[in-house]
Amino acid sequence: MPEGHTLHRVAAELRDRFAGRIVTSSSPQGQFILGAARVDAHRLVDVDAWGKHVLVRFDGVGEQVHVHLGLFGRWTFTVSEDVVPVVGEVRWRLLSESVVAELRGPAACELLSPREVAALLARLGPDPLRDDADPDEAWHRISASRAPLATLLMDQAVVAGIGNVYRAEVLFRHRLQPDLPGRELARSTWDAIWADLVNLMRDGVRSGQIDTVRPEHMPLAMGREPRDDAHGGEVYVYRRSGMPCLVCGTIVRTKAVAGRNLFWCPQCQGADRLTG
DNA sequence: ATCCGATGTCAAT
DNA sequence: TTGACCTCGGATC
Repeated sequence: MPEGHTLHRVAAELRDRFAGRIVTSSSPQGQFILGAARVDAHRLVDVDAWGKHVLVRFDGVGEQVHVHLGLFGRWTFTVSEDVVPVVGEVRWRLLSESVVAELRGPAACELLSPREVAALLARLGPDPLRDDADPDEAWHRISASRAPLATLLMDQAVVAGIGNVYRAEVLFRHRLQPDLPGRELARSTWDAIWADLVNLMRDGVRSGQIDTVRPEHMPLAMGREPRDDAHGGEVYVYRRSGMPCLVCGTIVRTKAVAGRNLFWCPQCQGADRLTG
């Protein structure tokens, strides 16, 4: 679930349902008792997503609530008519009239002072989902780095919001060797990658899933129809190790890069230097 | 009933 | 590079 598109979606839903309203705030699970109490009975002003981080502002409260889902966290929204099974522990619950938002399993749910918010934002690279993002900032880091693209793309200080799926898929879509050093990337290729990320991630916000296989790329020769993967939309390589590449039929490979499983097609993505 | 992996990140080594 | 942390659901016994 949680790459940048998920969090922008969450921010939009929180904004739509709660902005401008007085909310009841609590921490049933207990780990956010003080923070939840601090904003309880205040008016929720607005919600912002920056990469994978969500910040919630309240009227008359100097701090903002910072939420990061990590790998496991999730938000659920329910209205009073909904019948929803009780699952797990709720770190933070927001209630306004008939709407309830519940946060479970986040890596972070905390109050941040304005100074801390500024520090958080300062260490994030441009977010393809924000209109104010400047892809040049990412380019400066990439073009100065010997690190492999597959590592750079996962670095939130380079580009904020990319996760393991977008990383693998965007490398495939641009036929790039995952271990190509950043400094060897052509500027024109970076521009194309950025433009692609903007489109793919906006699409992800719209649909709520990551879907990177476009009809014009579907190889008719494979005789396959697009189908939903267990983890969401149709993808070229993510979690498809051992299966034939949708474009050329070569077996998709996997290897841990930057602590996560990277998936790539050794044929489509250039000379196979990533053999380890 | 139990195991294991997961669209994440940080600190410690 | 590894371990720790957050939690759930699907696979496996």
